[in-house]
Amino acid sequence: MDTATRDRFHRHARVFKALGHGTRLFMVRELGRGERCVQDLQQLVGSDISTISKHLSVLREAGLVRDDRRGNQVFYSLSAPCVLEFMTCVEGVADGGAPQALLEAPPGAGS
Amino acid sequence: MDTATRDRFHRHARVFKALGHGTRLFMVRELGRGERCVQDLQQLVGSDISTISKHLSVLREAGLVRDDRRGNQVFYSLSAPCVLEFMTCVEGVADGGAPQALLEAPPGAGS
DNA sequence: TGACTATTTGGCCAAATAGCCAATATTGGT
DNA sequence: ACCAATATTGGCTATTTGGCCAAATAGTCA
Repeated sequence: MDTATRDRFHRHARVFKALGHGTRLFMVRELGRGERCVQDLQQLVGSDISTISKHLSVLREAGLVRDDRRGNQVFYSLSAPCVLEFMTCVEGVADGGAPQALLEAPPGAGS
Repeated sequence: MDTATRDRFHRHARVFKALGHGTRLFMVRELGRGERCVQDLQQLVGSDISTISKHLSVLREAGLVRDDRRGNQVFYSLSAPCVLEFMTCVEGVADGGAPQALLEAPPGAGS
């Protein structure tokens, strides 16, 4: 694997890595319902607000969310709603066995 | 966030976490083209074969790949091809983060 | 059985991550 | 200017991760 390819995959992997934490995944889900400010998320999650802020910066640097300061609060929203679509797939994978529905079509089934 | 919810999100996050490494992402991509044995992947990636094996076990435990021993080699294949579908989305996020990137082909996004 | 190949596992260490508290912005109100 | 409210950053520690080497396991073939 050459350097350029490795860099490219590592760059793309950063997005998955950002989603690879329960709290961040929860926040992305929540942001999928609409924008939220930091303390909204803090109350929902329950961790220290600095922890929430750091998680949000991970998501922002991965390009998954955008921030918008209004007054003395910062509202976050999902910048790539497409991530919500594959949550379903991932939940199937995580909950075991379910992804069969997504495997190669069994004989006689449409694509 | 109650314990059950936290557990659920952390369980789902494990799948993303498994994809959150350049080498593993590369291997998933490669497995998307067909099954490969460990040494095939080792040659493609270039790391130590024990490192490859450990990456594969991460993917297997996440439910993303399955292994099939035939003779003295073990063939891995993608058990959830749906992950390939959102690679496009993620590449768009990583390469600019604009939602528009998902509607029109981003420049230089050859597969 | 033993030699050989393919893969996995354990040990070890460097680097990255997550979480909390404290300190520092940044904004709004008085 | 000062203070309160919101959010971010720095510092610190505990835990996890990634990679290599070496050792162990699984299977084939003679």
